[in-house]
Amino acid sequence: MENKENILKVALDLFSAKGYDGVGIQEIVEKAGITKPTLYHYFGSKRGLLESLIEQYFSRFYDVVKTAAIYTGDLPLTMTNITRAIFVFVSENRDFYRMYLSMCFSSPDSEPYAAIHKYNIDLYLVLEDLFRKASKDHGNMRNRQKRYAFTFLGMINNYVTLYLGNFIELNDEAIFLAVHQFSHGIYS
Amino acid sequence: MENKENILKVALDLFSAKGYDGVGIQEIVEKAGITKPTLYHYFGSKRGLLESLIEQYFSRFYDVVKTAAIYTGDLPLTMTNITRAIFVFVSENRDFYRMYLSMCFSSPDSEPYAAIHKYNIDLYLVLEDLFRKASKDHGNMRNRQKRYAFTFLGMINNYVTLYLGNFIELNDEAIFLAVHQFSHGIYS
DNA sequence: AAGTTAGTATACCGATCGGTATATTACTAA
DNA sequence: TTAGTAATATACCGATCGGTATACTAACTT
Repeated sequence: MENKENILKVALDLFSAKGYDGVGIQEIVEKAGITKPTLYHYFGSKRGLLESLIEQYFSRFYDVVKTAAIYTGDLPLTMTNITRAIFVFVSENRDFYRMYLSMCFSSPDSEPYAAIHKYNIDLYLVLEDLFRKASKDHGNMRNRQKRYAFTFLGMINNYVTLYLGNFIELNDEAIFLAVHQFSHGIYS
Repeated sequence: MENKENILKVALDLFSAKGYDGVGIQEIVEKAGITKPTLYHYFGSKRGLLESLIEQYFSRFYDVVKTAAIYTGDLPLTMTNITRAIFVFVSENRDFYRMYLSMCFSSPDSEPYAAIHKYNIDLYLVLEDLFRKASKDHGNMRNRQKRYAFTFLGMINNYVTLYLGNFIELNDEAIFLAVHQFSHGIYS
């Protein structure tokens, strides 16, 4: 099983640096010190390798967000918790999150976009659900859950992108800014 | 010259839909109804074709932003003008902006990222310059021009992405939200 | 001990990749 | 009229693409 994990590690490395389409199977197996049939034994195809990568990391990311998104009646607090949880996850999984962001923004007919899309839907459902519940306490939010979920994550990803470019740190100030900027957009 | 423009049109179509790496030269020339040597006569290489595409559209985008970013002492007004100008440009160049966004978020060692990077630097300089000038009137903004330029454009692109997914329209409400959300992040 | 299975390598597949050598046509400049 | 140039096509290049047929080995199962 050591080979399998090594392939995943090398693939994440290369995909995040050069993009899915920019990396060949040959390059992956060479860097992993194995041969093609070994890779195909574990993952079946290049697409299968990508899906395994996503499954491995995104399931944890999803759990992290879902756990932080439990609504207890205090929406700003919940949003702060989500933002902090995502920032921690990003800090611990820089390469994956870089690849994830590039996949989210990749072309709609490309393999990477198709691979990440269904996972994203689940993620957005968690946030939409949060805003739906909160809308019972904030009447002016109704029927805007989808837009809120999207712009909230977008705000977070703005700061994450700055972090990935080494322009800022993901500290409490960044959490505060992301949450309050977004809040201003919903409450007014 | 009709062929050259047709190649650019077809290439933008395919690149924006399937990504630069996901489109072959053969596919472009077939869809354009020509052959390879014609394409290579005009653009020299696949990369050259991409650069021509960027040059053609980005120079107009840059002008649009630069014109709107002239600072007259009223920062909220200037930001509103920039946001409106970008929204208009996006409405008129959906495919290009889709491709542009995907290039901005593509992997750092990929060709698309390298191709768009130097243009982005110029664009950000325009915004940094605006915030630098405005900081004389708002003391607490000093030395944060880079972060402001980035998060301001990020905010705009959040709404643009919602628009490209047909979730919202780029109307005055969207302009108001983008500007005021961002302002709340700077002034507080 | 015999059969089965997982894991791995060598060597190969057809298809497609970006790119080009050569030739031809059509127009332009002298 | 002639020389040169821009624009195009046919046919091809070596390299790389994702993927596999075959065989071997080692371990586990019965």
